[in-house]
Amino acid sequence: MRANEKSLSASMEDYLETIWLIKKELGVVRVRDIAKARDVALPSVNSALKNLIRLHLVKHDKYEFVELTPKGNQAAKRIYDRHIILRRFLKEVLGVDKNRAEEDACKLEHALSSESLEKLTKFMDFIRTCPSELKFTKESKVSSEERKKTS
Amino acid sequence: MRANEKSLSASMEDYLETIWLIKKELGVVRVRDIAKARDVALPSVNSALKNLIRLHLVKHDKYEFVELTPKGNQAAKRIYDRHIILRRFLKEVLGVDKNRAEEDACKLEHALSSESLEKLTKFMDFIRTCPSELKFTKESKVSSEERKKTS
DNA sequence: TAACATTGTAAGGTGAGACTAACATCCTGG
DNA sequence: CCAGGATGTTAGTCTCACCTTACAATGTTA
Repeated sequence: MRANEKSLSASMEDYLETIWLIKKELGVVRVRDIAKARDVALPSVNSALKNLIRLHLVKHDKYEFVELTPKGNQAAKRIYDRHIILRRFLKEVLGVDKNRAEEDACKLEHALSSESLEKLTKFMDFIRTCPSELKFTKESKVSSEERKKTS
Repeated sequence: MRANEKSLSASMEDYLETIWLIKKELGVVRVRDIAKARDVALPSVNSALKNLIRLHLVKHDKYEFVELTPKGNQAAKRIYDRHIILRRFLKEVLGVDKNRAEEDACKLEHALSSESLEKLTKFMDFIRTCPSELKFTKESKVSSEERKKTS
């Protein structure tokens, strides 16, 4: 049952997540919005949708808005939560630059097992409850002074 | 110059890392060893090698041992170091199971920017210098009692 | 030294996920 | 209503990273 979700490729996970975000922000989801958000050509979205439809994760009638099924919605939300935790970890604990944290979270979110995610989530809760001892982020930010651009 | 390295696919990074490990463990590297280590067919290794040769990362004459070039050696080492840090983080900080940590590190190592890696490395040093406050790993292990299998 | 197993290579195919070019539909202004 | 731009779809191609099948080289041993 739950195996369906595990078999989602990184690309398909990204599409799901994107659709979820657009739905949240704009209320409706058009093919063009997905293409723009993911910076791919329109036909790429089309074939991705075929995939997701086959997996019963989205609904889409020709020339209509894209909709997430309840199952798709749940899967997308889970991926997004994962993204948020990772981004927070990178930013708040490691002190990684905002944009870089966003970028890395995008890639990492597909590579982390749910066990590790669970542990990371607990770790983030732990950090929140006793932040006083964690001066690390500050130290890290100091070190960023001597960072040089990768031209 | 440094762009070469960035453009390596996850797959090619894995091959490089594998070659490096075999070299370290066995002294010499045969096509068959690589195939076995990565659990792929022999011809897959062959075409991967063509790629890496084109990128001047390995040397390989027909029917001979595979060798890393200095550049390839450096790249491989860097990937492996990244692997080690991630595995340590997962195991020592998050308290993730040994095997799972190994598995996740394999995937994550391709997704982390060098900035984030650098920060993570510093974080791990930080942890090492003041481990007394970090009881998290223990707590996490306690919480694993109530973990349920995803059947 | 000839037969055989082991190891390596070549040729060609598959599926995912992207692309372009061309066509279809929708919508809005004149 | 119909012309044209915006949007969506189809068809076909490309690359990557894998595969299988078949062939080639190597090297041991009878």
